[in-house]
Amino acid sequence: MNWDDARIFLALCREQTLRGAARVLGVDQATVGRRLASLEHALGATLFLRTSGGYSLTAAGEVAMAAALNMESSAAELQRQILGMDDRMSGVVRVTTTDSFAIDVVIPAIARLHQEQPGIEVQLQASTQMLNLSKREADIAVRTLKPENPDLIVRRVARWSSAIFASAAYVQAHGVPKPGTAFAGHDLVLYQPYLDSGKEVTLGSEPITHGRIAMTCTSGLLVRRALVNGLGIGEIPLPFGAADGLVRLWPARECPPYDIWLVTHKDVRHTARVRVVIDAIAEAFAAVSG
Amino acid sequence: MNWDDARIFLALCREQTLRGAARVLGVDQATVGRRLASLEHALGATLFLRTSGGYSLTAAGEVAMAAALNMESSAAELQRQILGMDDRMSGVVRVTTTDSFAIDVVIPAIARLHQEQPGIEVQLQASTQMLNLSKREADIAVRTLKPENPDLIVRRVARWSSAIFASAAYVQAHGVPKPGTAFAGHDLVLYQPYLDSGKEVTLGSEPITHGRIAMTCTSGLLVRRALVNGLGIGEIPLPFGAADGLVRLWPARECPPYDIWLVTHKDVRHTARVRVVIDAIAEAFAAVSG
DNA sequence: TGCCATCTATGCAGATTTGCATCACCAAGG
DNA sequence: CCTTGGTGATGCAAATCTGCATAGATGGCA
Repeated sequence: MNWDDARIFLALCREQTLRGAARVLGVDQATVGRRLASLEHALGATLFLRTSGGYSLTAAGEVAMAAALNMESSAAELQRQILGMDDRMSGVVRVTTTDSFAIDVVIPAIARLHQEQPGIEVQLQASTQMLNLSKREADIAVRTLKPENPDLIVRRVARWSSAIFASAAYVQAHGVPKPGTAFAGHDLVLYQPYLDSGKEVTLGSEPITHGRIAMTCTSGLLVRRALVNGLGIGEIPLPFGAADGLVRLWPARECPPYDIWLVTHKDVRHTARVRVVIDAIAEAFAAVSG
Repeated sequence: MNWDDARIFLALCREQTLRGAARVLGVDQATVGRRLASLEHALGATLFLRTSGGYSLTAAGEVAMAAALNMESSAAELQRQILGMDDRMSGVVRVTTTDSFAIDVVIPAIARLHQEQPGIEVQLQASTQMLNLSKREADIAVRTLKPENPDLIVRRVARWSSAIFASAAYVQAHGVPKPGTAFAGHDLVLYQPYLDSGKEVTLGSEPITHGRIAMTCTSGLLVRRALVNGLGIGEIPLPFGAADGLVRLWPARECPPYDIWLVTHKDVRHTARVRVVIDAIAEAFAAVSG
């Protein structure tokens, strides 16, 4: 038995004619007739008498109508609850990003959002590994790499230049490295995945061949904290350098900018609570960038 | 919203995988996936998380499942009640029972009935698990446990004593165990669910502590065949012991009898073709018992 | 009676849905 | 390490369903 036939059956009960039911359902009268025939065949019973002046219920049809009304109220309840649940600004939204973005952008954004939408619970996962949005391991991801998957919706929330920074104490103690000397006599703080990538390693477009590697870090936040503590020179995005009170070296030199992407799965992007979290994060990036 | 999608959704809730649901529904796994997508689109909500190792319900999905279960029971009620109004002596009647009852009682009963009522098609399902009559997974059940559901009509068709039996060959080779020795030096055939029940295990009211368990079986028929093949001593109903040509041991000793119940749903009990199948089975039990 | 309005039934073409085949993925086991 | 058996996704052809057009039926009304 096809449950949807009960829906057609019920419309026909109310309208008494194929055309009337078809009009209510938004289908052709032929379809109503065929679906009814299919239901009657499946049940092995005649539900309507084809009288002149319309369809009228048989005894079996009246019994069926009572049960179909129950189905209808269950179906209506299903839709009502699901729709209500989605409209309500409550529930869990899972966000994954790097620790750096989490601390300086996402957390302030969520803090502000929480004032307006206290029902939304954000589960924030700062991780070096990329969680898989397609598998619903998270609802929203903030990344610096653009994913390829066509099911994922990507939106650029910022384009940040980076530059080399050091703490004021470091500069006072070691001075500013001379461009073109490949950091001879200087301590460097590097991002570990960058070293692992196999590409030629530079800081502020300068090779690092004569510098000492003081520390390598597996996340951007660790690099920033190392710089703040005076361990050496490192390359970080401009907004973070400013936020950390670091000294920008070689302000004239340009570094290639990189983009920050906000990624969601197409299935959840229209969910209201996901939507507002996305907007809050994007706003925060705009504020930090501007 | 297509009501029939709720039926697919419910199957997926129970099976956790597209393939499993597809198997139960008798359609392709691709269809299940697309119908789910259609339902989620219609509701504007994500009902399942696509995790590794299957589909698992979201919070919205759990709400939907509760309502879908209501739809299911209404749909089942509809079918049952319509079937209950059917007074034709033709059509399908589904019977579920154990393999033992099926072979020695139900099949002979149906064979006899078929002479008089060739229009009735019995679908006989021998199964260790109990099918759900309320969901109209079957029309008639023959069981040894009395169900509690007030919507089900139970009728006792037999009260059978059981006793311990062995084949003539076994008795010739091993002799008859001495009462009170807990089957020392004898091979035993046991019913697996009885072992699993946690109760103290006895055969013919005798503890089995000194016997060797030669085999455990998951159905009564398997126990009987094991006995016929001389594997050891086992407890089976008296009529089956006689039918299989086994030797009854300790004929003086009494075993507590157990009842056999014939169960139908109240909505279908008055259906003509269900009625005659019930009567045929009950008659067959009376014949075998008497 | 004749005409018209309204309804249902049905042939047919197009649209939709389905199943099949295949691919990619993952975990367990050898 | 590879194989194997399970999973879900997806392109494509076939089957099914739907809508349209039309024919036939029925009842109201002049």
